[in-house]
Amino acid sequence: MNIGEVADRSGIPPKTIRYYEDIGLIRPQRSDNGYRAFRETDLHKLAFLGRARALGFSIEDCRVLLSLYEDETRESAQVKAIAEEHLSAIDDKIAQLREMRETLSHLVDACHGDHRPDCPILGELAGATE
Amino acid sequence: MNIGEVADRSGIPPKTIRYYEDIGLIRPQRSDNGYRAFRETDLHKLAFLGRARALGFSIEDCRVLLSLYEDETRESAQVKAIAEEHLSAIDDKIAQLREMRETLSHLVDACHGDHRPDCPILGELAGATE
DNA sequence: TATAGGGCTTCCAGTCACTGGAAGCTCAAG
DNA sequence: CTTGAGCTTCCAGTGACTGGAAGCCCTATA
Repeated sequence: MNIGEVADRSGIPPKTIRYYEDIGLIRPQRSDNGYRAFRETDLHKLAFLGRARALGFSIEDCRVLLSLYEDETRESAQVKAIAEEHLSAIDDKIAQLREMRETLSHLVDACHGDHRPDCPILGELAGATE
Repeated sequence: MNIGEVADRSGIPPKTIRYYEDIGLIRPQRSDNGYRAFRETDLHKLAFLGRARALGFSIEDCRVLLSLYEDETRESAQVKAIAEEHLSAIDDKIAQLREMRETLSHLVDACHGDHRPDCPILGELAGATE
């Protein structure tokens, strides 16, 4: 398989696939003409990476997850630990975004949004609250 | 005021303040010795930037917000539009994170997390779902 | 057989918002 | 006069790609 077909079948753009090879996540073979020659296992790995990235795992997490996936002697506790850590990071991010959302939505509601210059959003940013 | 004092009083690190000058968000004067000489208005702007960034506004949003703040003829509708767009971007991000969270927490719950190798998290990443 | 096109290759640069570090100047205290 | 903190500039790195340029390869058609 050439990179185009793999990109279509995995949903990962060619640029990203080359990048993943650069950083050592996959190691496709090469044809005589210099083209990357992907096997089914490469495609499988890329799909794995796509799903892991879609769940928000970092590239470094993905690297470890892939190696665990290929390691017959892994312990599921190792996988779970990574996932739990990531889950708590997601929770932190959600909490932070919710706080922003809260403040911002109050300000947006308070702003009449017309042709006049006075604006509680700018007021808050300028430090009106204290 | 030198940069250290401004950093302390605004809560923004010196490196970041220099960066903000680099990209034209602030324009502190210079003393004869080459040190940046900050006035109260510079401090004020930096505090403004700090609050805007804490609400998640991008640097480019901040640039526009600052210019609106300094523009006596602004219309509050302009500010509100920026804030509303940002709010909806935050909502999108929250929704995306919640989806990740949902999937991931189910998987974490399903994983027994012991010494055995079989793991539904890896199973899902490998494409077991369909 | 020439050529046109699309796909493939590498390499460099840019994104966003900083952050770290090195080399060197300035200033106040002892 | 030295020490050390604080300031300066400049360069490089972060994460995870993404865009673009220059150039090779392959296939199909005229």
